[in-house]
Amino acid sequence: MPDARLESRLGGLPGRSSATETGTKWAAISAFWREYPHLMRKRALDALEAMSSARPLREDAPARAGESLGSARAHDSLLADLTDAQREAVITTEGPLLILAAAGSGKTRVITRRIAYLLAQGVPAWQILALTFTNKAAGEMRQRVEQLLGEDGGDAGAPRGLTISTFHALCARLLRRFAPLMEGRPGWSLRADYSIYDSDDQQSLMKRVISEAGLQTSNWPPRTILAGVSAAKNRLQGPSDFAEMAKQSGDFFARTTARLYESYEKALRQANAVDFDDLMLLTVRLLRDSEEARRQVQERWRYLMIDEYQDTNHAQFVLSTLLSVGAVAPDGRTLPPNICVVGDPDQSIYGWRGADISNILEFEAQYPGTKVIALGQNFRSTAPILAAAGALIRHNKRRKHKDLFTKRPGGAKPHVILCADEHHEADVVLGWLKGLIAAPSEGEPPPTWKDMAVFYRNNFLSRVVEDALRRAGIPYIVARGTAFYQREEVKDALAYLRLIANPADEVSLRRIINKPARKIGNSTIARIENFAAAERITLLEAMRQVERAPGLTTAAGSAVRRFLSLIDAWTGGGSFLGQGVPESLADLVGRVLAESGLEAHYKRTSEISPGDEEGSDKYANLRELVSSARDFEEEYDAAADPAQERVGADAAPPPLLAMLRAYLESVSLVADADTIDPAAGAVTLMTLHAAKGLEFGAVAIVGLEEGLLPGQRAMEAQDGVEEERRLCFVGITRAMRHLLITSAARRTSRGLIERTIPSRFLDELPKEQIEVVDRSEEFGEAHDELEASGWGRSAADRRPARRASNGSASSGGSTAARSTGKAPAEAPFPVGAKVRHPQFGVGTVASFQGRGVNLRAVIEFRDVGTKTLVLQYARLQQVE
DNA sequence: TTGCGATCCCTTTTT
DNA sequence: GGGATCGCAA
Repeated sequence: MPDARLESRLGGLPGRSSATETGTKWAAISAFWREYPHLMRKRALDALEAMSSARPLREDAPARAGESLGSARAHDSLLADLTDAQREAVITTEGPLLILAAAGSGKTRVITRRIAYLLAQGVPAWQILALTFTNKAAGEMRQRVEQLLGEDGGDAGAPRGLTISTFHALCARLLRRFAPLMEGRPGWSLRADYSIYDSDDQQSLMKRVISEAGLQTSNWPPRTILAGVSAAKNRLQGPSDFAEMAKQSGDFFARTTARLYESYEKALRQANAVDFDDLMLLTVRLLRDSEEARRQVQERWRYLMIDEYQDTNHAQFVLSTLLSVGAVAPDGRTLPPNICVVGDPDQSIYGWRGADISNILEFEAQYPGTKVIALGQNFRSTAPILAAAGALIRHNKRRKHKDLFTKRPGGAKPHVILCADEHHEADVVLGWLKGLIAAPSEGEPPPTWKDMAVFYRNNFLSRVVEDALRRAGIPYIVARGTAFYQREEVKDALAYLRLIANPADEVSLRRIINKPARKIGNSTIARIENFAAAERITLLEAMRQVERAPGLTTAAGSAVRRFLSLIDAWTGGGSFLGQGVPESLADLVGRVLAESGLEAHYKRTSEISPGDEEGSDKYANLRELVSSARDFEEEYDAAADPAQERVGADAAPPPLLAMLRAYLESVSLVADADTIDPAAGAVTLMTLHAAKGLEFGAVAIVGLEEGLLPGQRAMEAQDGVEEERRLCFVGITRAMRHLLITSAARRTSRGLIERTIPSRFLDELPKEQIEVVDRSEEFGEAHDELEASGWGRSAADRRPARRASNGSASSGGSTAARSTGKAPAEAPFPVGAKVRHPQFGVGTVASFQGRGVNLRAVIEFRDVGTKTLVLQYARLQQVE
């Protein structure tokens, strides 16, 4: 420990954040404790006292910080190459611990060492629970722990019983295991064979719910409703709580959402399915309501660690309180829980998804006696890059101030290049990447493609960059949208499997009932549906009684029966026993693919359009699914399957069915981010969100423009810009040695060329630490010509005055999103004008909103009421 | 019932 | 520019 400099221990309580938010948070917490007094721990005073005695209160507790240092050789190697602060974080094993781990401060290293240290202290592996947000993070953590243990000459390989899992996977397991305990409770209808719906499934379900409620999906977009539902679930609000809230606010939209939430929930339960948010919400309910489940969970896990704590939402916060109950000391006192959270408020970028940054800002207040350790030394980036990141993030108001620092001198200045348009921008990025390869800096390892990444705010920005890279023959991978298990053909196959595992799963049934086409068309389905509704039976059950359904032709009836016999052949009529039933999972998957006709269907479509790479991939993907099932089968350990440890009275499911359920669960919880593979020999393209937790030698961030970064919607939300700034900060701090930031003066969006305003974040970078080059005039002529040739409107119409392009004014200027009583200059007609819409008829223009291509008119139609229309699309005609 | 083409509407970020 | 939906023809 050569460096005596202490960077740890931010003393005292965090600066007060907004008083109201703190207030509601506390109200929620105290209401929670009031409701569940049996969970009540000895509160602040007791806890503080216990902490201040600063020695183990339990016989078997590991020694506290410092006392046993150096006593065991294993510890030396675990602690050797750590800073003082890092070491402190590793050896503080007891009580609540908050580790503020700045970007690049060796967070993962600390967590994995801490787990290894706990094990070395003799803590049984099964008492340790580490939670992450992605499978990838969990996998890496496990791997690195195994590595550490291997090096130490201990038993190599995974310590049995150590739980490192994502929140979602943990909840899925707990629900599957403990669902039988909840059977028969009012309002609980989930069985252990439930399906997990991803966002596609959610949407198709919500679509149906909306139309069954007699509403138009055009007026009530499923996405928007689902966002409201998701937010409610993240706050642990059920349909009735939400309805109550909506009633009080008197908001029509909220009231309708509440109604749809209730029906959606009913439909989910009918399908014996849960969505992602339910996993958390229902687990909280389970642990609150079932004493038995709670006892088992709390007796097992004694050391809880949570990674990326700044991204937890309210449900996850409550879940963590339920999982982390302090042990009882020999003298009968309750000890503070051993909960260790790691995070960085400056990297909180999931507020829009319900992440509650106050969970980390107020951790100390929530857990009295918390020890706080700040890791501020950065081991990743060069000084100029850190300076840029630090200068940017200092513009955030709501923030615990802390500066990143590095001990390594030198490094190239980050480049900022202003480009003419997005094609120019892509060329600039391309040239920069090539330049790094061609002329590597001295004293650095020569960079390769895999050390480089391009980040952007929105997925659609990747296209132009992709095109440029492809043309230049540079290998690249896009970490994007469609993970393997989300692809159309794979989801089709999984839908068959899910139907087998959970016959109530209507979303899956509807997906594949006529795919590939087997003459069960919409009218047939509608008739069966009516029959099912009348008889109050599931869709599948209605199909089984198809001869009783009215109005069906014999041809339709036999098509339905053929479908059913297909399913029954795979499952042995549901028993999974007897002749002809597949013996292995891979066997089952293979037969489903072949006999359903899916395989032939996709093989055929790939032969029809052989030029289509996507098409021919689909068949290969289906084959790939079979081998994924085989892999799963080999690794599957029935004894370790939580669903196999029966806690209720039910008989165990047939082994194949149990394995199938476990398989489906595992594939449902795979996310896009998990597929990112920095080891591939290619430039990585990804969103800024996906970049969190990664690092690259060289990073380019494109599209630094108002409306893009910060994004339009974020700018309208409260504290939205601060989150966007953090997002930008995350991007910058991924870069180890080289950083390029670009913006384009013009950008084509929705087929229209638009002038842009450089992002305010560019102004916030430290001028003397970066190199700015303005190349936005290059190629200007060519594009002006193009621009002038296109559209019916005059050039002036399409050019909203560019506000102080370089400027100081960018912060104060009012963005024109608000509705105005006056018509903007580019509006084709004045307020009060009479217009005709092809569909809505005649109306009067009340006001305008937005500008440029987003210029919208609020029009009071004579017949259909008030509508807000985007002028560019509305095809309005002025009438005299 | 199926499949294709015209047409409408729109663009965050993801477990 | 593109994805989803709808209507129409076979």
